[in-house]
Amino acid sequence: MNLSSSEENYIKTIYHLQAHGETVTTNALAQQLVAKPASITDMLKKLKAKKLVHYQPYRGFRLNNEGTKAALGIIRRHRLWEFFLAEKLKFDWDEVHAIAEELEHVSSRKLVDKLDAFLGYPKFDPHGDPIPDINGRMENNQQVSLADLPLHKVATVCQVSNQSRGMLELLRHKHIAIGTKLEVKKKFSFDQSIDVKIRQQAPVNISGELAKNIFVKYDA
Amino acid sequence: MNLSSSEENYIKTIYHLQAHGETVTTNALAQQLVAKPASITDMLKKLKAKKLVHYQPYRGFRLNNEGTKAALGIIRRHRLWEFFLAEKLKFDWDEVHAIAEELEHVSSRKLVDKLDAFLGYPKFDPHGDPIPDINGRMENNQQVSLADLPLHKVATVCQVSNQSRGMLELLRHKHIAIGTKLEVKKKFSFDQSIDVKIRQQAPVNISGELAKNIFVKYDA
DNA sequence: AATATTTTTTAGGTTTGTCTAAACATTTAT
DNA sequence: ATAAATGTTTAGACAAACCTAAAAAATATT
Repeated sequence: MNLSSSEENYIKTIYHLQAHGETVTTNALAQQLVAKPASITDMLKKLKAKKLVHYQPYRGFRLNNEGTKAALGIIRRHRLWEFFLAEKLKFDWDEVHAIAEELEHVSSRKLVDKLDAFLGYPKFDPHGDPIPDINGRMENNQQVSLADLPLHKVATVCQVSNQSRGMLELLRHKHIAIGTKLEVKKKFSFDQSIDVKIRQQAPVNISGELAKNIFVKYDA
Repeated sequence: MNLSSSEENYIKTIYHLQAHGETVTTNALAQQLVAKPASITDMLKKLKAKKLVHYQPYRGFRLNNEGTKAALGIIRRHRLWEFFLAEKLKFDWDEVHAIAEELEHVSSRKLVDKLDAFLGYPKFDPHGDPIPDINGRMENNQQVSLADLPLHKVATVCQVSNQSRGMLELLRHKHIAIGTKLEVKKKFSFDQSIDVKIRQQAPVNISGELAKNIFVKYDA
């Protein structure tokens, strides 16, 4: 199936909007794509004709199997390029999204697969989102060291790799335990220490040494 | 100046067609772009309005300063991506062009410059064509070993790096001298030997050992 | 120089993806 | 249960980039 950039953007956006199971509405998609509802209706007719969405007028829509497969292909390209930009070209993690928006529409299958191999088959992009593999499969959440948790991603502590008295004491003192939800608010490159928000409290500073030994999972 | 992919293709193609100084004709451009002459006229009016070409109806056209600058930017992107595809992703040299045609239209200036740095500021693409630098400057031709001359590129012998009796005898026997124009017709990976066409004659086989010691310059 | 041929342009049409304004469905509130 | 509000679709228009067919200009031929 050969899709225009515009069609790809619709499909990708529908995929994200329906992530939690509901059907997507015309207005929601219009808002997300910064377009008028009338344009959404037009495009949905086209996508329905191409058998990529299930769509009943006035009743909302969702991707069918084909559509989901297409969406995963687009997301795969997007996230592989993001990884490339951050890892190889040294872009900051917050700059990669906009450029990947353009690169994702270059559709050579062979290009994407060779890029994947070149990058070493990464499983997660720089924002911590999972990268679909060649068959569209991806992990649903990742366990990373708190030191590698991107800014503003909510995650849950799931493991500590050092069980020394000192470490556990420190954790207790900072009110961190398995199951604690947290979010990195700031990273200080000078000493790798980070400011972490835990529940509603004011951010707590954690040394790089400690962060490396705390493992978290991204929230669903 | 923000250009559409289509406008970029026109500008790039005009640049190549006018490489030897003449003005370009509607028909020539139509043939090159596989489009109808009427479409060319339409687009040229747009490019004239954007002050990228000098164009008089019925009189042909050429890029002005602005247009040339734009063309060099596009060619820079194209050739850097070609280099990336061949060098990093291990594409064959004959596959890179088609994919670079798509990638070249991703226009982030920062992306191109970071890609350039990542690749080590290469001066020539896998076809031996020079890559414009960040200011649009490029070398005009490259001296390479005949062993590295891509297939079907016409080049002129400019140097031999080994002046032994045996080598010169061999060259004379094969009618090769400084200034001889030649073209590689076939490469045999088994022994690195190559078939070379010299003038109108049937191809001559040259050993890898000999080819390494013959240096050529791409023809303008 | 006049005519034939070729090249280029103009005029009007098509498709894709967008828009506005009006009509129609659905949901919410009285 | 009906009216008001909200959400969605239809109808018609527009710009970009192409097309075909016809007209106009330039070039070539006799």
